[in-house]
Amino acid sequence: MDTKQTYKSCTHNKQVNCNQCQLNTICMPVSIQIKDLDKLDSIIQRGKPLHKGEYLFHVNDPFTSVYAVRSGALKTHLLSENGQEQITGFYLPGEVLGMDGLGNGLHTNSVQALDTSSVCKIPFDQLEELSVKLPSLQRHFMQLMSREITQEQQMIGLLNQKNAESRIASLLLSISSRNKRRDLSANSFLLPMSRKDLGNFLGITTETVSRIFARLQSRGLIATAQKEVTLLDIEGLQTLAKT
Amino acid sequence: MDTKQTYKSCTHNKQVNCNQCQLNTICMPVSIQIKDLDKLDSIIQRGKPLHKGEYLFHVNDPFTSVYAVRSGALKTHLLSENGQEQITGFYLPGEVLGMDGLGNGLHTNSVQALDTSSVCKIPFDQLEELSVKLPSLQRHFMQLMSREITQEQQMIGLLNQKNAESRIASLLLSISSRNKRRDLSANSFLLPMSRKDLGNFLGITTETVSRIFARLQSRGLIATAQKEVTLLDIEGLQTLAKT
DNA sequence: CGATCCATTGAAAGATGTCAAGCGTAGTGG
DNA sequence: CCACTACGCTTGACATCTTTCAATGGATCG
Repeated sequence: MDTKQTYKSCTHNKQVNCNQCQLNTICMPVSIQIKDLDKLDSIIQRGKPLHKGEYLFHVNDPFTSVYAVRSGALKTHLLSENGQEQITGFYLPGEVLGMDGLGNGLHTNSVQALDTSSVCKIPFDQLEELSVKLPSLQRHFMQLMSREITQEQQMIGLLNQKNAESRIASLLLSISSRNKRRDLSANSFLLPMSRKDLGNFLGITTETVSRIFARLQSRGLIATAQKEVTLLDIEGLQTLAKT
Repeated sequence: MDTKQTYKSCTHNKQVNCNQCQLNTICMPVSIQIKDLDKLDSIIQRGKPLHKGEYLFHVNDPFTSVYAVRSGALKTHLLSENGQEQITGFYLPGEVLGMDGLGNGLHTNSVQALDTSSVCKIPFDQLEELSVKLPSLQRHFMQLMSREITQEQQMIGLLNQKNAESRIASLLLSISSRNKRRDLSANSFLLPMSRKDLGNFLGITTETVSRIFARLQSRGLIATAQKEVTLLDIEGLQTLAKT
């Protein structure tokens, strides 16, 4: 059984616990001992999967929990002042979201499934309690938040300094490396989001996204077939991404 | 003695502790009791002021502490992949920075004084220790990080959806409201950063910054004299900021 | 099978960037 | 104290990129 298979079976088994989950080295710290992982496991709630388009929570919902993505993909988005939707992130399996609500007790984002997705719900008050007993858990959780900050700062850099072409290249490489981390193919994958979402996130219009995809394809850097993308020249893309 | 004066005297007195600090309701939670504030105070280190251009820490420096700005102003910046400086934030008195290093133990930003500035250094290991005894402190610290995430998401929205004019308007209003929080004038203030830094942060060139300032001035929305900015029509600016 | 949404492509317009020159200000050293 | 220099800021003309508007084709889902 290859890792992909293992992962797939994990997807549909709601009962799998943290110890057995293929993703635990991503979403939870290596530093947590197995017996501690059991404790963590005991507070985690696993609900039924979200269907495409369904919401995990909405802006201004009271913050109660953080969530680890188990399968599928989700987008977080908020309404900016002018009433436009602004996508703030895409979340793939093993990644943790929901920390936005901790600031003032209300979520600042809405979270919507891009595809059928399942998540582990981790009630924050219990996590906090457990953190007192497990200092490494507290540290890990803060590290997750810190990395989120760093990621978003890099996003700001991307938006400020890169043209549309290198934004797309960067995003494709980001998805690629996140897939690799999960032992999936780094070269060929399904983009979970629409061109529109992609453009919204990267700050360019759908039309431009489309044109860039066509351009990259004509140059032999990628191949596309609807949602499927194959990276044909990763080095070339990396060069592009560095504008 | 007006608040501005009080604040100014605070600036030059290195000995002032958290209890006496005019900024403690900003950088520290209201929820911390006075006696607890004493404990926090005891771990805080106060160094000599940084001069303009000096660094508080550099990218890849080991993470040891977080810092509360006491006076002056600082910018955080990182080198993006293409080797360009990217400013990721401006920090004014009462604001806390340095959480970027928590993720993997190394700072992902450099921090540089925009003007003579003093900061309180809060060693993180001691803060963590203290957090175990003071759950409200731990919670507050996570809230600071969460708000940082939210702020940066809003920044992403700004960069994605707003033109140069409303970016500038948004930044001016942001500085204004942060001044107000410190009981300084919300209408008239000195911009601590250069046009170049401002443009770098907002993702526009110095020339465009200059042109927009001229345009806003000709429309009677602001008045400028070098670093000094007066907001003449805050409502007008707010309308602009909403694209 | 139709309806709807999503994606693609073209042509024109608009915004910002680039290049270049000139001006003001602040700081330096005589 | 003044003059000089360096740097930051401003302004103009032009180039470039992306958006906007519009039309068409294709996929998906009831």
